[in-house]
This record gives sequence, structure tokens and C-alpha cells, in this order.
Amino acid sequence: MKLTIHDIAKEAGVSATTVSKVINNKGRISEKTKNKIMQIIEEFQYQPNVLASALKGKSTYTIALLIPDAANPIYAQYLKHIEEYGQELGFSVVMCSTGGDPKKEAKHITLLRQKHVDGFIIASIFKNEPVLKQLIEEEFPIVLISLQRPELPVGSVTGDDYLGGYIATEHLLSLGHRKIGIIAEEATISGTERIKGYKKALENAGIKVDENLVITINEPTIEGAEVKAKELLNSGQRPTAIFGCNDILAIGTMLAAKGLGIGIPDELSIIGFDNTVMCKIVEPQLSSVAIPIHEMGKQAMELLAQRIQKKDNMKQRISLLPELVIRQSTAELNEK
Amino acid sequence: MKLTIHDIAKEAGVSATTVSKVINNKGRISEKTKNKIMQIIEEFQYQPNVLASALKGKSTYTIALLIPDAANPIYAQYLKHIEEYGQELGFSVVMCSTGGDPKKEAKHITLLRQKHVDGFIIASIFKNEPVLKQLIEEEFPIVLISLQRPELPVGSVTGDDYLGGYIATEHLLSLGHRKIGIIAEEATISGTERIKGYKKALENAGIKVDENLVITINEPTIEGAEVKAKELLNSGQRPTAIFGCNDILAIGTMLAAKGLGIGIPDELSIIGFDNTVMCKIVEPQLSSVAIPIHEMGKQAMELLAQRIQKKDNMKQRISLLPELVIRQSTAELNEK
DNA sequence: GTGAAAGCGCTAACAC
DNA sequence: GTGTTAGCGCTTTCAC
Repeated sequence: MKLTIHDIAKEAGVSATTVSKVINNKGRISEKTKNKIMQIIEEFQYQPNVLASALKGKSTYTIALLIPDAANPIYAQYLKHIEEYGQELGFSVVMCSTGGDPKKEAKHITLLRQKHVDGFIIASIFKNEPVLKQLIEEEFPIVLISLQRPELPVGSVTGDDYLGGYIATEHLLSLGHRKIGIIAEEATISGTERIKGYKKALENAGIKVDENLVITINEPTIEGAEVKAKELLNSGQRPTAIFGCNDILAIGTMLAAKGLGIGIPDELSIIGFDNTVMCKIVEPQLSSVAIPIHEMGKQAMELLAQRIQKKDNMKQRISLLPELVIRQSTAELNEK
Repeated sequence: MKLTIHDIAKEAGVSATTVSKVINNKGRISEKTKNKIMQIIEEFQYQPNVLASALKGKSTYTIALLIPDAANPIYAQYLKHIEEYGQELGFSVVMCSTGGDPKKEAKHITLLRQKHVDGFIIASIFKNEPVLKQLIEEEFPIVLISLQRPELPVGSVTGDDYLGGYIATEHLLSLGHRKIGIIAEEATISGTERIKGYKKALENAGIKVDENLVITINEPTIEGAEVKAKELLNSGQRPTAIFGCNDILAIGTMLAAKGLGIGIPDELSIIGFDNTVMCKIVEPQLSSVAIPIHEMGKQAMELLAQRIQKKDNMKQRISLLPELVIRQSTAELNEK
């Protein structure tokens, strides 16, 4: 039989009210009864029923994480770190795959609000604008991770894509490359920012941007990237280095080069973005730009917990800085 | 302001009980009032408060998934498929990383029972025997996935590791290999089963098992496997084919071979297990044994939902059959 | 300092 | 067929 607050009260010879006060550290209770009650709680291993207290308007200590696809290594990592830090703070996290489908997004949000989750972390993609706006209007605790809505008053944690694009390109420039291509994901803020960083780096180096070398792709798969990269490599304008705006795109590019018999890094340097595990198992190992995923997950959870607990209405935008990870796929320009 | 069942009752001119009955499809209600109430619910977009009904002993429609590490691609896939099917059945899933730590396992289970989850799916590793036994004794709904406890009365969904080991080995045999090594994970049932399948296949082919070719490893990382594989390849007994009992181990083996200048698949065939995404990005692409992860996740969720809803005490052990996926890392024995 | 009473939103017996 | 009553386990006035 499950213990209730009344059982503890009876055992301690006090009322349930008093026990409740002790548990929640409220009101004035004498040290003596307080200690006694605490001891009994300990002894009986009493655990308050979260449901009942939530019904009275308290927290459920449960948050929801919405991600497009749990099997994608990047999202899986967010999940991992958010959950781990949430655990420390006493939050459980329910995971929701949206598949990028606005209907599913709405369904999840409705259902989980019904279940009284304390807040949401939304990762990378969220298409259902009305639902998002409503949530924000109601001041429901939300944090975006790796997703920006500059026009909406909502807290977020992102990697600095502009800077990431800049340092990736700068790295290639420092190796002597001048003709540098880029393959980016279409219609995403992060993709656009990375391109901007790329252009800025070229500009700073006094190189005019050649739009023929800027490729965008709306199907960010290895295969899709391979096709596009092949086109680029086969054009008259073959670059000596390519910046793939995520590791998937970079790996597709590697496959394309290999297929054409172009040596990496002798004839073509390639750099990716995200620094996923894949970088280490391709050949040659892929240089990449690392965003501090661990830190991002933690900060997002932290931010959300603050909004939930303190009800402080503060919304922050945190941008974390990327780092260059140099491996074997980038090398000095090989002048013939 | 949140709507309650009373608001609906008032609107319909009936009692809350009647509304409750309509929602839960219980008792006898006239078609007329039923329709009226349904319509009002629809119109007002009324959503019953899950907390309140759970407090009365009903389901929370929330289950928990315990996995060692959400960032591991295999577990991430379980998660994905469990969540997706759970969604269809109306269950939310809360994700818990245990990191293989018995204390964390216990902590999660206690906390989540406090939050009244309806059941648990436990994946791959669970070390806290007492907690597991207690859960089973209490008839708390649990399903194990990719984890066996033959001695415990608990439902489970696993891939058939024995058969998997058998067909991987058989594939190598069919290519003419006779000296076949195996690298397996130590102290896991799945590892042991895969080794058994391997031995059986050799036996059936009339080949005596050479224990020098059977390597076990307790740190299943690429690096760890690389070291062990190097030892094996450098021994006088160099095999012409190696079965890595998961893709990580197989990839470690690939790296070892490359490091030693041994050509794959000309001089050494390698096959993995699990058919992860990594198979397609290594070079040459890795042949592997695919377990139907998608199906496993779905079945586990299905099983659990049945136990939760029907309270039928039936426990099943489901074993799903693996399939061979041939890529470029395995080839006919190259006789010199 | 402490407790009695009311009620969060829902469901289950039982009466009518 | 439908409503009344009681209560799940907790928290919160407010009185003592």
C-alpha cells in the first residue's frame, strides 16, 4: 500500500497540513516537530504523490523536448545532455519526435500541456508558427535550442553559425586556398549564417565571392550532397577546397571526390560542420567545426528551469562559440 | 482559464458524472445527450485533465524508457521507434539515461513511479537486479528490449543473436573462408550468443573452432577493438576473415587492418553487426547483420501497451530474425 | 506553531 | 439514463 501524507501525519501525531509545510518548507514549524517529521519521512521512505500536488497547481517537474528525429546523431546528443542535466535539477524529460510535421508538433504540444509539463525545449526545427506564438503569448516556459526566431520574444541557445562559417573558411584560406566552394542547407537560418560567415572571411581576405561556388541543397542527405558536389567538381570552376555546412554534406562531398578520383586532401580540401562521430570514421578523417553541444544542452535546460521555477520572466539568447577541429581532410594548397 | 468537466456539464445542462461517462464510454447514456455532450466538447475544445484522472487511479498514458546512452546510435533508434509507435497509441515517453549506473537506474525508477508512469521499457543494459526483481514481483508493467533475463518472468523483445552470429559466419564460409576470427563483447548475453552462432556455423561446415581466433573485449570502443584486432592480425594465426560482433568492433578491425596495410576485402573480409549508419560511410562499406530495430521498438511498445491496458498478465518473449546486408567489406577468399 | 476545512478536476458507487 | 455523494492525495487559507 502506498503511503500518503496522512500516514506520516498520524505516525508523527500531527496533521497532514503540518507535514505538508515541512515538506515544502513553508509556514512556521518548530524545529522539534520539523525534525521529527523529517525523520519519519526518511524512515518510511515516504514519497509525496507528484500528481496530487501538481493538481493543486504545483510543478510536475517534467519537461518536454521536441526534436525532428531522435535517430539523428545531433539531436540524440542534445537529448542526452538535456536529459542528464535535467536529471540533476530534478526534471524528467519526455521526448517527442515531430518529424518536422506541423500537425505532430501541435498534437504533442496540446497533449503535453494537458499532462501539465512545466515547459518545452524545442530543437532545430519548428514549423507550426501559430502554436509557437500562442505558447509565447501565454508566457508558457519555452526555450529554443539550435533554432532562432529573431522576431519572437523567446529564449534560445544556439551555436554561432556566422562565426563557425567564418573560421572554417579562414582555416581553408590559411592553407593557401583561394577558390573555395561551399555547400549549405537551403532555407535554414543556420545555413544562411554559415554562408554569410564564409563570405565575410573571403571578403576579409580580399577575395571576391563567386556565386557559382555557393551551392545550396534542400535535401540534406549524403546522397543528395554527393550529386551536387559532383556537379560542382565537374564544372569548369573546380574549387581547391569545399566547406560542407554540416558533416553529412561534407561526407557526401568526400564521396563525390572519391568517385571522380580526386585525392583528398592533396587535390581537394574538405571541411565539415558539427564535428559528429562520423568525422572520425571516414577516410581521411574529416576536419570540422565543433559546436559545444554538451554545453548547449545544459544551458537550454538551465534556462528553462529558471523560467519554470523563478517565474522570472527573463528571456535570454545565448550564443555559444564554435571551435575548429583539424583532422586529415584539409591540407595546404598543392600548387602544380 | 482552463475548462473543467463541470463547465462542459453546465453548458450541456447535465451533471459532471454524465460527461465523464461519455468521455470514458461507460454506463448507459442516451444517444441524444451523448451526441450533445460530444459536440460541446468538440466546440469548446475541452481536454480532460490527465492529472486528475490519474489521481483517481487511471493511466497517465506515459511510459519511461531506460537506456544507457541516448547518444549511441543504436539506442537512439530504439527511442525513436518506441516513441513513434507510442505516439500512435497515445503514450508519451520519458527518456532516461542510466549510463549503466545501478544507482541512477534505481533513482529513475523510484522517481518515475512517483510520477505514476504506466510502465517501463528497459533497453540493453540494466544492472540493478533487486530493483528489477521487485518491479517484476509487483507485476509492474515492464518490457525488456535487446536485453534478456532468461531466469526472470518478464516480457522481452530481442534480436536473435544466435542466428545472427550464424548467418554472418555462414556468409564468410560461403565466400570460401576457413580461417575466420571473431571479436565479441565480453560478458553480454548477446555477445555470447553471437559467438555460439559463429561456432555452430563453423561446426556445420566441418571446421574445428580455434579458440585463438575468438577474441572478447570488455571495452566496446573503436579504439579498443583496433588494438585487439591488431594483435590478432599480427599473430602467426592471421585469419582471412573477421566477424566483428557489432559495427563498432568491426570498424575498429578495419582501422587495424588499414594500419597494417592489409587490404579489405582482398586480403581480409570483415563483417559487422547491427547495420548502423556507420556501415555506409566507412571505406569500403561494411557488410553487416541487420536486426530489425524498427520492428523491435514497435513490438516492445506494443507489448507494454497491452500489459498496461488489458492488465492481461501475459508475458511474451519475442525474438526477431536478423538479416544479412552485404556490402563491400566481404569478398571471396583470395587464394595466393 | 498548528490544524480544520475546503477544494484542485476527475471518477465510481449507488441511488433514483 | 442520470445525478448525488464521496474521495483520490495534496496544498492553502484562515482560525485558533
